[in-house]
Amino acid sequence: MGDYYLEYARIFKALGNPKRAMIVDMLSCGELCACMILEKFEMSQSTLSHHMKLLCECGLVKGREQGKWTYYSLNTDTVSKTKQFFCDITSAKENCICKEDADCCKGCDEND
Amino acid sequence: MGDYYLEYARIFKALGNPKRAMIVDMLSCGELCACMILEKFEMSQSTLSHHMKLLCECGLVKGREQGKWTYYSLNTDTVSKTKQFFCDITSAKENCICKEDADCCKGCDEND
DNA sequence: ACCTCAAATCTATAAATATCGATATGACTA
DNA sequence: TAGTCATATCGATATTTATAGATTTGAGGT
Repeated sequence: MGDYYLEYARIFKALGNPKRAMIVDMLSCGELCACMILEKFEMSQSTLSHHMKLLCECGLVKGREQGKWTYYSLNTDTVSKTKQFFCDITSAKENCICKEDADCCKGCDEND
Repeated sequence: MGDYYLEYARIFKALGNPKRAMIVDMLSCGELCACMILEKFEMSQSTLSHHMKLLCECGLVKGREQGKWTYYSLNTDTVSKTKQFFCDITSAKENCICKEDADCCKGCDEND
């Protein structure tokens, strides 16, 4: 399958938790201190740290350490790339698998 | 937290598996019979059925039954809506949480 | 009616994930 | 340098997910 889908899947998996999706949305207009994010959730500090780690590992979020605090912000390159996934799946492709014939049900298309 | 992020998270969770992300991509230029999809993966029929159920339940994919076969296709409304999530997080918002002050680290911003 | 076959559902299990308390790390501060 | 505080990591546990084999369902064909 290659790494192509794995890379996207990692990003989507990170967004596949409502709290993490909300965190990403919170970061949409600028960077935030971890403590600011923590204030908005009923969540332990260690749990937040775990979520932020996942968001950073998939490339969606960047962490910037400054003294005692860590500031998080979106990685706009990754956001753009991920948005592109949805553009790609709404446009027809060359060599698409849908143009092949399945062995299992030859003539499926003619049944309509 | 409301259902807003939960709804998106369900979609992202569905895409958060490389095989499901690939299936969605396969459906990008038209509908496919389940057997056609199955041919492309090393996966049991029951596992594929499980994946398709998740993709349908979150609204990304529609199933159309015709005789013995089931044809799957993308739900373009959901795809568009999800793409919008990425547009939203790349534009500043009114009343954004980033404009509030955190109690925990007053004066964070002035440290730069 | 019976058989065949595609797909869904059921059951079980191994792997992954979410969560938290406790502890460690590392930066500032008195 | 001892203490405080923000964050990360560790260890444990409950929940969720991926997967496959077995069974069921339902539509066509003979």
